Amino acid sequence: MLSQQSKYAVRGVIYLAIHASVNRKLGSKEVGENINVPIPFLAKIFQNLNKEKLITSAKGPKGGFYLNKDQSSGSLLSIIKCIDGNDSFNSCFIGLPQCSDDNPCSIHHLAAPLRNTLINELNKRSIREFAKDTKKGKSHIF
Amino acid sequence: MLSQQSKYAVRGVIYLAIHASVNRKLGSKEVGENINVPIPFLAKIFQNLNKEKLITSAKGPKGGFYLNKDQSSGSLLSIIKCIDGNDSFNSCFIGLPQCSDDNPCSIHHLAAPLRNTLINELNKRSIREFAKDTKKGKSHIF
DNA sequence: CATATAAAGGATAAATTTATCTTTTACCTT
DNA sequence: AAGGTAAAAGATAAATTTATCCTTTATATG
Repeated sequence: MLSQQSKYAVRGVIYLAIHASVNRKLGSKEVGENINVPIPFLAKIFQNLNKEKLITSAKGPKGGFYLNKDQSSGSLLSIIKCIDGNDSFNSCFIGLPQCSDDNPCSIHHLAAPLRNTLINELNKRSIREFAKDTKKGKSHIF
Repeated sequence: MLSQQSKYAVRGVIYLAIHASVNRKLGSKEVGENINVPIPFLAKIFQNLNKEKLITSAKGPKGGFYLNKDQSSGSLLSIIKCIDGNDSFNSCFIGLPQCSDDNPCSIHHLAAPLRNTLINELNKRSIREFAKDTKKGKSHIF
């Protein structure tokens, strides 16, 4: 469903939401080590997320990555879409090029509603919300 | 979510359920051409499904593949599991090695129920049922 | 201003998945 | 039994995804 990259992205972003801020920017190294993600790979991912302004980066000493207020109000769906593309998530469960409510594949009516629920939830809940639960120890990202 | 292979497998098996029988075995060639799947790749997939007795094969003239009664009463989940492995479907949404109801990842409570619903449906409904809908023109596999 | 730090950018390598090809084996038909 | 048909098996190739490395650019700080 999600590529390895967007899995790493989701975890990395939640980590940033919890631990980073303007005054405490984090390097790919620190994040990667803490969530157990290959550091240069995570660096690339963060680079792409920054390009789309989904996270903030700063070069130089005391530089690193963090989420500003707007960004932590954003959705995990936008993170996933940024990495995997817009319709990776919408694409047919069994890979048909043409599959919709009107012209469904054999399992569309089964899979589509569930997928839509997931998309909606990942869209309407903020990164901050997910981070809060994780911070409270209700869930984890490593 | 599903690998390309199991997507092809699902479509191929439904095609067999609709069009093949003991008296009308179908070759990979005919199936592949009709559902638009690379023929030698589909042949490999069928070979594996046959090894696990999820479909039936016969060599020689008038040979080919089909589903016997038992097999068409089986589930799409067993097809998917045969190809992708047992827990490809159960694995954590964001790739954590340890993730369960007791020790959830940040989005487990969101994703797991939906995934479980899907698994249950793919498990309890027979291949024949899916095939029937497709045969009636209610859905398609190409 | 010099220096050290950390991200950006671009090239490359490794691993996995997808796809193909060739030879062997089985077996129906005549 | 001989010939042709179709799957099984195994090797190989192509494509994609995952991961790493090296050089350049920006910038805080002394």
